[in-house]
Amino acid sequence: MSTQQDNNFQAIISHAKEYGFVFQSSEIYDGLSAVYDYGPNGSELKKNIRDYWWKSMTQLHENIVGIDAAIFMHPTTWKASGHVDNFSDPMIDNKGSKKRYRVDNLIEAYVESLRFQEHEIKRKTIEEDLPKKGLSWDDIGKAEASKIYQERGGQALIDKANEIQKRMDEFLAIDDYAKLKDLIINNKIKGSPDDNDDWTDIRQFNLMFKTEFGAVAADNPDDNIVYLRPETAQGIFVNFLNVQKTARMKIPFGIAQTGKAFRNEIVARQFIFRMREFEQMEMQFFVRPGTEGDWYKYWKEARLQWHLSLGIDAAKYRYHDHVKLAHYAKEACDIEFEFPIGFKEVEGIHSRSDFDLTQHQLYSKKKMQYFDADVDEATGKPYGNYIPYVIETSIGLDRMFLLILSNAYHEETINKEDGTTDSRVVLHIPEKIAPNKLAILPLTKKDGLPEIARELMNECKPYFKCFYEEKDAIGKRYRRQDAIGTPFCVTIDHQTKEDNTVTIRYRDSMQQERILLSKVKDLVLEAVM
RNA sequence: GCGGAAGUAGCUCAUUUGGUAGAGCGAUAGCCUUCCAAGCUAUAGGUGGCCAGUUCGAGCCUGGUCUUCCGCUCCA
Repeated sequence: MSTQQDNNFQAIISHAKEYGFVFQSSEIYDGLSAVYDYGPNGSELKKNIRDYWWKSMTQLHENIVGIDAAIFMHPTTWKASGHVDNFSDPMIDNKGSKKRYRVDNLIEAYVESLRFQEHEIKRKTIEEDLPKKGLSWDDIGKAEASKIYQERGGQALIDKANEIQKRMDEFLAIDDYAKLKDLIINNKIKGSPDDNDDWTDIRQFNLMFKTEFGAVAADNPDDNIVYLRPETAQGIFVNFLNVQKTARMKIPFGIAQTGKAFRNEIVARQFIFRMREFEQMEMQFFVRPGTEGDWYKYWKEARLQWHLSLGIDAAKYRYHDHVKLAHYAKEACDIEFEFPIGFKEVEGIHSRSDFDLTQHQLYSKKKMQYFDADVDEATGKPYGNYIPYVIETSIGLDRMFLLILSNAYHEETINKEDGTTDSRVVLHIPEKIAPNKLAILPLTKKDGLPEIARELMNECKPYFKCFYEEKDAIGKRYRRQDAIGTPFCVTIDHQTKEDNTVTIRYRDSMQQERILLSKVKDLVLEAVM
């Protein structure tokens, strides 16, 4: 990353805070790491991005419907999806060597070493000590061997090994990390010669946040645990048949959803790019097996077109096809954008096969299949029952927000008429999603100008978000609107009273022209729809 | 998680070896009535990230802690 890019990213973060787009969560308490709040302008922009996506999915595609699933889901959901098993290993760090170990691996390695020592004693006793005394295993040597073995501590070693193994299994089963740590310290267990006796506490690096569900404690504490969903997709999969039946959907069809997801990242940085609480915009598209390749191509192209429909430079986008695929995926790619911190993933398109629905069928013991009445030309019969294949498009709303902000942010130098230069900071946010569409500015506070401005305000505000301001010099007000990305400013001046015209000033070009007061609403409406 | 750097008003920064914090911009109110920010007046805003320690006395020294940034690690 170059210094230039560094500075630019810093400038964007500062700008986002200064103009009420993004604040750090709980800032007055020193903040909460990798959690952010959206301010007045930020929440508008975020909502507009979400709406634009939602409309493109559920309004412009007749075969896509939306749902809004709960964040809490039955714990078995995450066993079926594989999220429980994959990321639940307790870890510990040695402060001396700076090495990190899985606790079970560390202790097991020690137990193994004890057993190896015991084995060596046994071997030496039989192969070396007995022959020295002229004895062999098959005669009276047995008793003598047993004696030597005991003296050398063989039995003690094997007892110790078994004891540690037993206690580790016991503590792991109940997640008693304090006792596991004691086990490591008391036995002076080391993973490498560089380790010392100074260990961190044991932590479970599970990406899922846990919480307790219900007021009554179950016999097994695990029964009360629920997770904050680490992805929204499973809410769609478990509702697959509900949606298909009630909305009478026929394959191919999609289910769209936006919502919060939570991941307890070990390291979460880079502003809102990687957060512990974030929002996804997802669509799962259900298709007949065998057609997934074509649909994957379709959505890969369609999703890039959505990005480009916002008028963002195509050169800043690229695909990144996955070479190493997840176990369930047939094909996968990312749509990457050139952020100030380099090309990064903003959206993923995955061909997920029937993995998820099959898993849920397995765990829930409920059929997850669809009856396809369309006739297969090859056989002359309906396709019949099958578990559909799934193409997923998944975009991070917060990343899209950052994308818009990074793409929009410009520090511009302006050549003034008198030959001097000036500068401005402007957000070239696409009109469709700008927080405010129109700023209405009476040139002065007097002479009846505010009254005319208020009338225009009342006319426009049912249709799109407007901003009204009469304080400060007009140039200063223009700059403030530039800084929050308002595409249009209208100024009411004394001439307005004479001929009902106003000055409209365009954010991107800084050009201004006079138009009829009565045309303002339609002009803005046309641009932002 | 590890290593490095940083944290003083909303923002950018001062306060030269320890002696109870200051400016510019911004904000608010008023004046001016102005078509591309930085005219005039006034006001508000800081237990110096937080907690301890050393000291007669700490923004400054020491330790811890929180947060941010950079590099690594981890994760997808």
